[in-house]
Amino acid sequence: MVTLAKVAEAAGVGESTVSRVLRNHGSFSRKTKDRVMEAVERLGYVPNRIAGTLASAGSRLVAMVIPSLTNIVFADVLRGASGILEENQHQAVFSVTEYEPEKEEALVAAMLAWRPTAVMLAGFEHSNGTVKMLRASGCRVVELLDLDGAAQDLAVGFSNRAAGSVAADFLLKRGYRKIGYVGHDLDRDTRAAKRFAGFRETLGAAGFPLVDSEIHAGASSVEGGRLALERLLTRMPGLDAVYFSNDDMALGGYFHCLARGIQVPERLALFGHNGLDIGRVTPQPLSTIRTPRVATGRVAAELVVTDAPSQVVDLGFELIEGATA
Amino acid sequence: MVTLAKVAEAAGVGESTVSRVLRNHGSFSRKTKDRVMEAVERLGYVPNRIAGTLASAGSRLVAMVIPSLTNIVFADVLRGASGILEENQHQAVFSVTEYEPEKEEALVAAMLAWRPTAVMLAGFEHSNGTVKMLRASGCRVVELLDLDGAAQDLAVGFSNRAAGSVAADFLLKRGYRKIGYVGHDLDRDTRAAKRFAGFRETLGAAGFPLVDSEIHAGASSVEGGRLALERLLTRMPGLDAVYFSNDDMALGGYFHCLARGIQVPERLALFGHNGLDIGRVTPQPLSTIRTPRVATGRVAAELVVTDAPSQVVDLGFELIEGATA
DNA sequence: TTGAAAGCGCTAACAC
DNA sequence: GTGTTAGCGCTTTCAA
Repeated sequence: MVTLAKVAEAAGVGESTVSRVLRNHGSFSRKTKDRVMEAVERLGYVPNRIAGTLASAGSRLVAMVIPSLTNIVFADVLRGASGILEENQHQAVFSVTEYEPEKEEALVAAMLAWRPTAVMLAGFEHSNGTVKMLRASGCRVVELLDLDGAAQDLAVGFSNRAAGSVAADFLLKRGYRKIGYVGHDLDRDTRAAKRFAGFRETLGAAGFPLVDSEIHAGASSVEGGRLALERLLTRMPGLDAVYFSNDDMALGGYFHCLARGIQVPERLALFGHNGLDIGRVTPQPLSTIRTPRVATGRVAAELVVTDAPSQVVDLGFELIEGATA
Repeated sequence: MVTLAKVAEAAGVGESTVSRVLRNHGSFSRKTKDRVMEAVERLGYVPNRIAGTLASAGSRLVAMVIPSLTNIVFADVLRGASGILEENQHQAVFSVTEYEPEKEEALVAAMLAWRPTAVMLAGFEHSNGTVKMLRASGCRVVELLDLDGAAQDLAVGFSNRAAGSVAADFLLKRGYRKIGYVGHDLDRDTRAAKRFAGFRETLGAAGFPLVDSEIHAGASSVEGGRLALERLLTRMPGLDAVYFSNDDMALGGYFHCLARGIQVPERLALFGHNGLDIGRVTPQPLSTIRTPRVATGRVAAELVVTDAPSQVVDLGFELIEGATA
């Protein structure tokens, strides 16, 4: 294995000189630089960041602890973040919690062992152990995709409660009155639960309380949405609109309607959440709310690499009228 | 910052004893263990893996250099791999190449600086620089989702050429004769190019050469599939079947047919690739080939953690008849 | 502009 | 069963 010492020897200079040249920091002559770079090339030297990190300060590692990779939402956040991180010589390290707080705690502990510059997490709901460790570690903490709660340090996202409320307003304004909900495992996905709470509250306040709801046991999926809508309609055929916990679920509902010849939105209106691209090109574009997923990752990464002061960044969201409601 | 030395002092034992207890390696008395663990708890000590890695051998870091996160395929591979890696106390580190070989080379260099146990890459096509670095690094290399080419060390996946050929056979057996192709940027996605090659060859050999093809400029997407199929049909309205570069594209094509009232499969048959879940719950299930994405990640991770000898693992694929062809 | 040397926090021999 | 010590490969003073 080629080390910095070997490069120094090959170039006939001291180790610290090689280090300075490689990091382009401190002073060295043009001639020295050429000699060093030539040796680096010739030996195929790759700096060892493990050693570098230990010797200096920051690891330039950013830990991303996300609930799921199946859900495109988090893949989008990762994508946004990793782009910015790479541009700034940082490295993303990630792990997946499957929406389990205990697993999150274990994973945060494992990540902290790498002394990351920052840890990014989904939302504000974490175990006491997780919060304690994070605080003790002294590294930056970024909580993503939620604004309804108290941030530990940095937070980037939008209000899920508000999104649910806006969805309700929209359906009401369109004249729908007998409104149902199709969701997935809310104990785990607390952000979906917050949307549902905002939705329900707004409906109630308008005097048209939620008629019925059906929860798909397990993670959100297109199939889950299709099956759950079918069950809901069997029980409550008179509904005129359904709000889904997200676009995956809504798409499943839409497929169910297409398959059964249920006229959308005349017989039944459908409303999703997230504004996924696929919802733009279905025969009828999905009525939904576009969330700033990639931007959330990007902004979070920017805050981290610039070492910004603690703050909460509201990226908002955007109603997409679509044609299904 | 709490270090192992401080824990040792607090527990009134030597550093190596703490290290032994924490790694549960070597011998120590029950009493000592309790004293150490108590101190660890009390001080909230989190081991520093940076230092640990430098002092010992392996980093237990696995670098995953993937083309895209938008494409669910790679998210699935990541998911499969990260599960196994976590179970075995390894950490996944990833970066995204956007299908650009130069970017891949830069990212591999960056990853190598972390002295990973293994580097996982998509497919066999890499720049000379990438191959050279990888070879020089001495770490394990796993090439994923491709079998049509020469492996550097480990390879896990299936034959894309064979998948294309099987798709062609299926369409021919169903009696389709005027067959077209809708794909995306083939220069970059070499695996899609291999499928297309296998498809085309098999059609030609059967005496029914490909009638026409339409390439969507850019990455694969549902929208791309929809637009490209529209263009293809405008130019060549007599086609009776279309093979798509993957399910995303095929789904777009299916949506186009639904929107235009084109009878599927009577007027036009559609065939995809990947066997995504969403294709199982569309009004008509998509005819496609299911690929072992999660399994690919899982097997790759297992080979790495067990330090298996160089080998090529063919996980195969499975034809799904569906109802669109 | 450059080199020598002291760590960074841990692991692994080796001695006791 | 336990402590001492010499590194791992860098970065960073501090002199020269």
